[in-house]
Amino acid sequence: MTSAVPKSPDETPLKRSFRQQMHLAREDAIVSAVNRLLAEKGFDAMTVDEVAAEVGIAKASLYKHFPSKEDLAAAAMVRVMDRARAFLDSLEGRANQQPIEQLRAVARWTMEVQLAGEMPSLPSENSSLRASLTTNKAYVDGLMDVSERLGNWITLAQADGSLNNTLPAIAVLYTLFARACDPVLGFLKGSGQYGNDEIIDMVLSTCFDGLKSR
Amino acid sequence: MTSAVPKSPDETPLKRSFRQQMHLAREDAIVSAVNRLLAEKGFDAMTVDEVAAEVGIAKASLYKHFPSKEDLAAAAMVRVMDRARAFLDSLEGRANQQPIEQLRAVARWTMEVQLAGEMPSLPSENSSLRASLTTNKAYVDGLMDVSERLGNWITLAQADGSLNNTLPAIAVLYTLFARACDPVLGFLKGSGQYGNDEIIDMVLSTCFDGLKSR
DNA sequence: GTCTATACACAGATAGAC
DNA sequence: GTCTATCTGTGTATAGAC
Repeated sequence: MTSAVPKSPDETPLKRSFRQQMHLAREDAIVSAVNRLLAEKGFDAMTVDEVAAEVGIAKASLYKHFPSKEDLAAAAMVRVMDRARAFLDSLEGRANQQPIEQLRAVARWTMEVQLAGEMPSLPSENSSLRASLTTNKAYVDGLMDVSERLGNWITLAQADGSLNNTLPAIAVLYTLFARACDPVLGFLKGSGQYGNDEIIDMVLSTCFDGLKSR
Repeated sequence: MTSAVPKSPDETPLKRSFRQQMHLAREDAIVSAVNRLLAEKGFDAMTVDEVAAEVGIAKASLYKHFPSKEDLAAAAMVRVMDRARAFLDSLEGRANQQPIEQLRAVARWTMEVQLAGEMPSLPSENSSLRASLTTNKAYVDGLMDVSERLGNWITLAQADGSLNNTLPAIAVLYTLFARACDPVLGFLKGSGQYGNDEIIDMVLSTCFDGLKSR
């Protein structure tokens, strides 16, 4: 997590940069493993030993990079949040899209991530991890950014009449967030009757069109 | 969990029945505590020590009633399943109800239970508890019964045109089940802006009517 | 069946050599 | 920074007296 200035003559800037890259690459591998395990079994069931084994380093080495298990999980959450923001960037790059379609695209993306086994799942409620996350500036800032950008689209979609405007914007926002951990995806996948695209289309339909006939 | 036939003359049937009632009452208190803790913090975070403390007995005594932590959780799951079946009984007692309204009533009930802090939450996926539950006949039978009865209403509602009939029945079923652990309820509750009835109405609306305008 | 005390296992975190 | 080895706490489960 920290780097010192080169002290000896033979430590050229190039060499130092190389070491930094190795360091970042390793941390990236760690976060990837954490992300995968967090998606697979959740925070409580994930053990630091597993993470170390999957990365292929000793547990003590992990603790040189991240001071606690909570920080490991937080790093994974920050990274998925960054991925979400990058996706929002790409969406905003497309011209002439209806706000409701942007929201639909975001919901689809979160489900694709979950079905790919890359959506880290948090403990439902009060937990040591929750407390740790709320004091993590990178995470909170990312969450705020995503919420604001989605909030804008929600407001626009309610103004143009495509989105139910009797619903508070915050309820819509939370409903979209909840798709990221919707157990229906896993249930349908477990039934073995449908492919990923079919599953996502069904859940998107129930989410935006509702269970009742149109 | 087991009872022997009275062996001595002074153990009258009345006395034995009294002891049995005490036994059942204690087990009921245990299951209640497990149910509450399971709803509050989930299976992994719940400890057997907490359960014993809440019931007011020693941990070893707990293990005389239930052989493992998994069995404790299973008992709570069976009981909530029985409550659900009793609710379905009461619904079927009402005459002239539209199938879609019956389904809506079931969804409302599950949300009320969750907001009351009485809905035990299972570990998301592969877990020791899942394996234990699938071998628990009382639980599996209850789940089957509930699924079949809901399936009937779903079929009826799709036939009378009130429920979207382009959706597989199993997708509707899973969507309704998922409302029992929908995190949106907790999110909205945490915002402090809405009462329980408002929250349930909002989530019911998004579930049946969808996010899009009607 | 209830208790106290304890065995056993495992997970998070650290010490200290290299 | 990486390793091996270890400390420490905690949680499930059990032994054995009453």
